[in-house]
Amino acid sequence: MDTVDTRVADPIELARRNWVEAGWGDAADGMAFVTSLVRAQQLLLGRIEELLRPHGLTFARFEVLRLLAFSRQGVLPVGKVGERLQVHPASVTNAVQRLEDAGLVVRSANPADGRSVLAAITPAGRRLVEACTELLNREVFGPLPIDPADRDAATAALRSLRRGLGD
Amino acid sequence: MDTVDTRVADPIELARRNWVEAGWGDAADGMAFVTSLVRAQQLLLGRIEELLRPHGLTFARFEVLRLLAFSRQGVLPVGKVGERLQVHPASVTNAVQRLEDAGLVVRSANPADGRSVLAAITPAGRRLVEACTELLNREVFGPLPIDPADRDAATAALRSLRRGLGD
DNA sequence: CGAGAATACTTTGATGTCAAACTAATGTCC
DNA sequence: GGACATTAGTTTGACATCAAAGTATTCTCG
Repeated sequence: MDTVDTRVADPIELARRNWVEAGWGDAADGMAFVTSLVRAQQLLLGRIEELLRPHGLTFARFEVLRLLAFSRQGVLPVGKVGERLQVHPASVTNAVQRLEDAGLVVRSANPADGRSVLAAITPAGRRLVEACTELLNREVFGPLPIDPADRDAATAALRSLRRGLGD
Repeated sequence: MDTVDTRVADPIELARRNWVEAGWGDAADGMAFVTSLVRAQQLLLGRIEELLRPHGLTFARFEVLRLLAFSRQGVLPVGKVGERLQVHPASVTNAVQRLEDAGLVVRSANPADGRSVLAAITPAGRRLVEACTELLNREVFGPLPIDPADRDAATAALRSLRRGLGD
């Protein structure tokens, strides 16, 4: 029997079918792609947050710490942080504030520009971010359940997509 | 000249280099992939929300309306909604509450199960979701700036990734 | 040099998400 | 049949994000 197996179960495939049946065939694959992206991101971020939570970090704060740890002096204007991580200034303020409360970062006025605020990672911040980076590498980034060739092809495709979206 | 062009500018490529230089080469491509995913999702969702905002919808609420409109009677238990959209029950409660406040949905007790709550799309809800779907198809899902073959390959890769992550 | 524009953040308010606790109704099992 | 587990939602609290408004500082020009 070559019947079409109807045990779809995948909500995204179901949605795609609905799109086609509604006469939106020309947008169905785009919708399926976007939905897949959203869902995969959700799963990965969920896993990451779950791993970081016991360490008192969120992914947003981890990224800030990670960026500071990579920077030459462990210090950056918070504006630069937002720029590099591509997040809203208000989000940076929020993250840095909480990191400072946790003693992982220290803020200070930028002597070179009175409008600017510098964020500096503390020794405790460095220790924590190193441990968390290794944790994420070991548990998430390294063993991603995807074929490496597919992964890299997707990364490339996403890069051009990002460009096309004005990134 | 076959010099390696250093005008990277892409924050993700910068991060990948940092990863490799730190000795995490085995996780660098996974990190780059995850980061690309997160960023692309962010850009797409941002564009979608921007388009829906004038209509008083968010993507979360749009998805609920869309699902109800596709359902046989335009009615579903809110639990089913969360299951199909794969969102937390609390998020469904929140979305349905706001949709109801906007007159796009009506809630009622499920006669078949006293614990369950039914959400039904209203005529106004149908009109709005049709208009918004066509808007998103025309502005986002249809003209996605990505090669169709790459897009579909990525969708397939993401699907297996989702499975591998327990979706 | 002084007014107005631009820049760098912070604050506030609205939204969304998830975890955990709580309520109510249904099921299961001696 | 009644105690206990399970299921369906809601509520509450902690966080994150973005838009918009507010504050302070620096830049630009006539």
